[in-house]
Amino acid sequence: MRLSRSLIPTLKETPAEAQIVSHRLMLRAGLIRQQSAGIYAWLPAGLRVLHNIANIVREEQARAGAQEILMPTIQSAELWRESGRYDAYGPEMLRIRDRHDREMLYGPTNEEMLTAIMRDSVQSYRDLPQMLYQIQWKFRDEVRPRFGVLRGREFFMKDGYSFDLDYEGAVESYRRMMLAYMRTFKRMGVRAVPMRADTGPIGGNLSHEFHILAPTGESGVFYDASFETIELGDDAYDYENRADLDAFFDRMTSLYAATDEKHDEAAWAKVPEDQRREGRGIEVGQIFYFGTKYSQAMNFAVVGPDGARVHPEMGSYGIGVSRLTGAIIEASHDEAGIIWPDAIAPFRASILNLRQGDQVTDALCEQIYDALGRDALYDDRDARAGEKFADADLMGHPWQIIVGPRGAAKSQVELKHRRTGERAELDIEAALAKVRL
RNA sequence: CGGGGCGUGGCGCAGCCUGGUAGCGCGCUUGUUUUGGGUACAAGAGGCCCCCGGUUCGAAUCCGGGCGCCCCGACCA
Repeated sequence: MRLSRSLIPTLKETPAEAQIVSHRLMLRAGLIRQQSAGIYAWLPAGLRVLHNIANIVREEQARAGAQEILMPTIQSAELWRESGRYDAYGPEMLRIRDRHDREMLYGPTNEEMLTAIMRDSVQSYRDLPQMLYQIQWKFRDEVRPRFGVLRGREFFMKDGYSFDLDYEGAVESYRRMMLAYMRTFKRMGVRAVPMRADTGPIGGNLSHEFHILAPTGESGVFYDASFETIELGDDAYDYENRADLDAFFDRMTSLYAATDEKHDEAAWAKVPEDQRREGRGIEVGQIFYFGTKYSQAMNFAVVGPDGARVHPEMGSYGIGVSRLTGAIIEASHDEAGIIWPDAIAPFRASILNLRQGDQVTDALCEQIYDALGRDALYDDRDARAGEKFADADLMGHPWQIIVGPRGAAKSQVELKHRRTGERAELDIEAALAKVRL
């Protein structure tokens, strides 16, 4: 993309409403613009990030055997009355009425809807297990939205649901998702730690929240220092091998990790003192087993092998896709701007033409831009070098290909790695080879 | 939802207390200049001063009501 023809409105100064670093940087780098409290428009570069994250989620969900669907954002109140949640949910649910005065709502989650779909479509135990997910906008009317996309009212989320014939199957689905989540976050270039979470009335140990460790996190977290170094999404584990799933689950849950809500002083005391870490975390995912809560309330049953009707065991699995963009920035930035992990950067490289209008540098930049195509953002603005450097650092693409008249005369460019700050004078082929890696 | 703050060109802010129909920096446009880390000079464009009502000869400024946004706390399937 040519920057001169793109809507990537970077800002030199920070809008007053943005307090925390990810919010400031997302506004300044031209990724988003606020439309209402907790509601944001995603501009071209921001949308690329959102898509990149969503696509990693998709690929890992597919690997784990989940099927993608897309359900509506607007739901009927009737559905929620069936489960009893219409009244239980409270003012966080955005309730609306259509022209016929029918009660509707903007979905904060989709357990009811998918359970209803399953009820209409699945009659036999032979059709289970099923694992389905969608990536869709949700709305929760937070009392106090804040921190930009980290705590918005409208948010983009992957929500997945499992349906199994029995508890054993549900546990397997749960472990499968935990593995998928660890792989998903690993691919995004962040460390997310699974932490014991509240299971409510269900009990057991089948709810985990996934937290990215960052000083600005909303939750206080306690964890074993091993989480800072161990392999979190190991490819060696096989989804189709139950023993692998169990081994992985044991590995992830045998080390202590809990949010302050679930912190257990007795268990904490057993962690070797020099291994204890206290910090803050940003919740970017949660997995949850809730048994037959919805299948019973909504009368979803299948006929089992013995002819008896069985309410499927369910679980749900969320990943905050829009929240992840902010969370990743919280975990990966410096004074100059964002430092995108490779896998989710809006562009692989910025091409900085330091002498726009100079035949030699222009030609060299065009050549590089042709070679990289969609992966590159070509800063072809008629602007000062300093401005281009500052914007490139702010936008945080992994590589900067700096083309100035000095090097261009020798067909050389300077390649800067955003994360490490390393610079090298290279010929074009060598630079392209590094960028494409 | 309790407590606090703010709303003035695209962004950051001053002006408000002590009414006399707007100002600064950045950005933007044009020209010159500069040319590897947000250059300098000059000339410009751009404002329903959040909205409605009241007081007054006169309201960005005072008074009343409303709306919006932010911060602390509580809240956060």
